[in-house]
Amino acid sequence: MSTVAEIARASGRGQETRTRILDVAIESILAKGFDATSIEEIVAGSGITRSGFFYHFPDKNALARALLERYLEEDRALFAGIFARAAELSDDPLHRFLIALKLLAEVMADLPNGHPGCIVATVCYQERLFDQQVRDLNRESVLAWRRQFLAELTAVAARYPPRDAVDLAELADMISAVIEGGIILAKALRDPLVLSRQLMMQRSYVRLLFTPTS
Amino acid sequence: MSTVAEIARASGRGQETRTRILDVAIESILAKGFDATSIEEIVAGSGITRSGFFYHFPDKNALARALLERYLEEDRALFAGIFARAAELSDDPLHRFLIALKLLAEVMADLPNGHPGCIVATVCYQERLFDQQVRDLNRESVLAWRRQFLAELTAVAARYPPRDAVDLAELADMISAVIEGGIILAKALRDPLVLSRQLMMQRSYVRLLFTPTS
DNA sequence: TGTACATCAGTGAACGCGCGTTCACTGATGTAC
DNA sequence: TGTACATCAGTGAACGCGCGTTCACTGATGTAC
Repeated sequence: MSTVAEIARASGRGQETRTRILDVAIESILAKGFDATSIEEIVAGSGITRSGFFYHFPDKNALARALLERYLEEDRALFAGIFARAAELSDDPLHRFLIALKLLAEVMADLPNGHPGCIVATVCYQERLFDQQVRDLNRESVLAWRRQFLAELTAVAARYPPRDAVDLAELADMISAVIEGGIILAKALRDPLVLSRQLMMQRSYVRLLFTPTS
Repeated sequence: MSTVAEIARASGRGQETRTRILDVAIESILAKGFDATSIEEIVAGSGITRSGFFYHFPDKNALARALLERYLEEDRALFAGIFARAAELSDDPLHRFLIALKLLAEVMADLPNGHPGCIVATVCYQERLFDQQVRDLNRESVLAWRRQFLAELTAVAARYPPRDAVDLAELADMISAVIEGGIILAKALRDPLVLSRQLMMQRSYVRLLFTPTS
């Protein structure tokens, strides 16, 4: 797959412009929606012309696809980093999970203007604007979160029998749900800290669920 | 406030048309976003002309305001109905709350095509499109949910001391967060039942949190 | 080392289309005397 | 009961504007011989 041309491309001036386009686009799309974000304003913010945009993307839907792909990878890296750090701090799977949730809450609390929003939610609430490929990528994002959380939770449940008969995949999804919901509440209430507080509530549930009755 | 003219208006042909406009608009806005939903398609679906729309609403933002106001009221009525029904079924505040969450999960599971989406989330993810009045209404919606859940949870906590030091307002918000997040996951995964399952997870947390260790 | 050619990363002008909004108007219904 | 007038619930045509996309083009950089 990585031909000489592609490697040259991936490190050249073109790639920088492409990244700038994605950065400008995502900020506007999360605040106004996909349709209301015009190519004109994206290129104005990126320092190129309208036709420069079409050199990088065949059409507007391709931009959405690129945005999702980048987000999917960044997100995976964020969670992987947090679980790796948590693994350094404890050998116990439950403690590790609780540490990870705390770290995640701290990351979310440290975002200067609050969480800017999640592309997955944006795609869900404008799904008719996107082609099947984008919708499939969106689904894949949520399944990736599930896999990541489920792997950790399986280790927890293996050592600590849960005090309630819950499906671990649904519990894994609940982390995603609380994050998505927390972002919305934080935005609506204009209180960025709501998100990290909700993550700490989720942490309380995981702790109660797996901590043995002494 | 209710003059003769207003009463006549509220029951006449105009009110019917207005309701039809709101019905058509919300469906499209939840699936495509506010900007991508054109007045042309709204009036086509409502059986009137473009200028007929402007007889009912001074501009497009007024439509958003009307949509939010209606949603706010419908939502309040739904929750009030569920808590009233739960109160018929049990005298105990904890059991009542658990019954209410179960009833809510059932309502969500019975929606034929899954939950169509929440306007509050739509406004959050397109906030730059709306005026201050709409954004304030959006905030008010979330605060209304908080008040409703908090009133019930306060009664629960008064009888059953929580097993973890949680802020009851944050726990009330968690119900909203899980609903909002559950809607997003259900949409992304194209599995309508995800929402009701997430509500049952939330129910499990409330139960664990308040049930005394026997 | 010099020259020819190819590729990269764009530019600038033009396109047709659909958008939100305005405005002068109209038929049906309701109200006053 | 009849007539005049007001209000309700719209219609139809027109407006200027910004949108996504296309296309022929161009200067700078890279590669082959």
